[in-house]
Amino acid sequence: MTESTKISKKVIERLSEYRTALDEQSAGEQRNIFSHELARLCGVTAAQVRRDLMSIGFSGSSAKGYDINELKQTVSDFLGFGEERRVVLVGIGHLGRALLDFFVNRHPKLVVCAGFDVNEMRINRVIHGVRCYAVSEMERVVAENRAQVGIITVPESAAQETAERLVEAGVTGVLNFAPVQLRVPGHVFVENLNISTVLEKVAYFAGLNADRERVTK
Amino acid sequence: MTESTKISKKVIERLSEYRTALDEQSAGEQRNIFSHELARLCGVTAAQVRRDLMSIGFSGSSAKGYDINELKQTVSDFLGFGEERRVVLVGIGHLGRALLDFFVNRHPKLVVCAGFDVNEMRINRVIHGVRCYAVSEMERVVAENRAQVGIITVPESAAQETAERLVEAGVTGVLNFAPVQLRVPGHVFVENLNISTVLEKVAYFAGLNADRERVTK
DNA sequence: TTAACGCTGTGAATTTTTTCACAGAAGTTT
DNA sequence: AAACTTCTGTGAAAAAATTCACAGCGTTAA
Repeated sequence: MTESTKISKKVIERLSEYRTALDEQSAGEQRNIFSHELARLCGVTAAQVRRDLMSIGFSGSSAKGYDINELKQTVSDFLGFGEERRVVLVGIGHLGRALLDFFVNRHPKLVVCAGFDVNEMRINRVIHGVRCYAVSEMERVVAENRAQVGIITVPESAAQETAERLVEAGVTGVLNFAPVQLRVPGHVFVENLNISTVLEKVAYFAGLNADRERVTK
Repeated sequence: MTESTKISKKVIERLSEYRTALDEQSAGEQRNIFSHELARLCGVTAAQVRRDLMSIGFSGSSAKGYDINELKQTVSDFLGFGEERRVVLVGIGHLGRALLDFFVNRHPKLVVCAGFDVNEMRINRVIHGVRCYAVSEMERVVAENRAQVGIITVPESAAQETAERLVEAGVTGVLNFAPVQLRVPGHVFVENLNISTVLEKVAYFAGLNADRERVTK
């Protein structure tokens, strides 16, 4: 960590997508990939791929493009997959369970190590392979597991308190599905993912497109 | 639709968030809101709020700020909530069901009108209030409902075909949870929401923050 | 009536992100 | 071994997004 010109959220997102795309490709026989090929796989431009890889100091060859394995390794290392990251999930409703199902054994380096809920029915059980606890045990379990990341899928009214307790217990990154703006200390990264907002956006542009179709037809 | 200087995705997202925030507030007695108040609720700057509202031609008063009801109405209209939008969901696995649960009766103007799956166990049932069909009926049901929006929660391998069939049936906006880049005609809006990518991003910044903490301590 | 206040609306400046465009590298063909 | 081709890496340009900063307005206070 000698000198790291800060990398933006957008670049991190795309790096993650490059890695995913390569993983999916990797069954193939191809050993190298050109910027425009990777770009097409991820729906971005070739220049963007080159610039992103440049920003993490990865180089290819002008004749063969990028070495796929090397690239996957470099991106993985950059994203911090050298060591396992521990994630906890608070709120084991439908969405929470879907996320558990989604992540468990899907990602080698992001392991969901515990779930929490207030509902008696959900605690002291193993759901999709993840042990679930009462929220009252949050501080202890999070700290014991040294979890850095928390996923919040509790109702809106409980989100702020949940965030505070997670942070108190040592979490430095939160993925928040509740439609509230969490107030957290400056050293904590929060990403809000409001599914309603996303769907409203899609609906908006779907509407525009439908209108345009109707007009041009 | 006389002259609409195109509004960006980002602005649409924020407008949606403003509306959500106001809905949550609206139980309160407050009739007006200042840009800095709304900004704080949504985690953006006051100037940003003002600029966004300017871009849809909404005006407030310098002394009282924005009229909450008027603003909600204007944003809703702008986002196209004048009439109900119909949404279908393809892939009724854990995530699909969670989304059904999430949307049904939550959003007055975005109504999920049908679900589709290949699994016999899931078809011809009503799940979270939504009727589920075999994918073979997709074209018919989508067209009959005039659904404009499709949510794809099928496995990656089926995503492209699903998208094509949705588009064929008349969908002009797709929310895609599968980690593939869908190829669709230009008049179709696609939003990819790769939950792994989002979590990897959070983990990355959580890691940075944790490191920083460790250093400064 | 006048002064003072705190806000909006918005040009202009700034910052961030993306794209352009091309020199130079590495291979291939003739 | 020279001419071609097609790529990468990257300054520089362009475009997009955000923030600054302030004139001017409506309100309240004196």
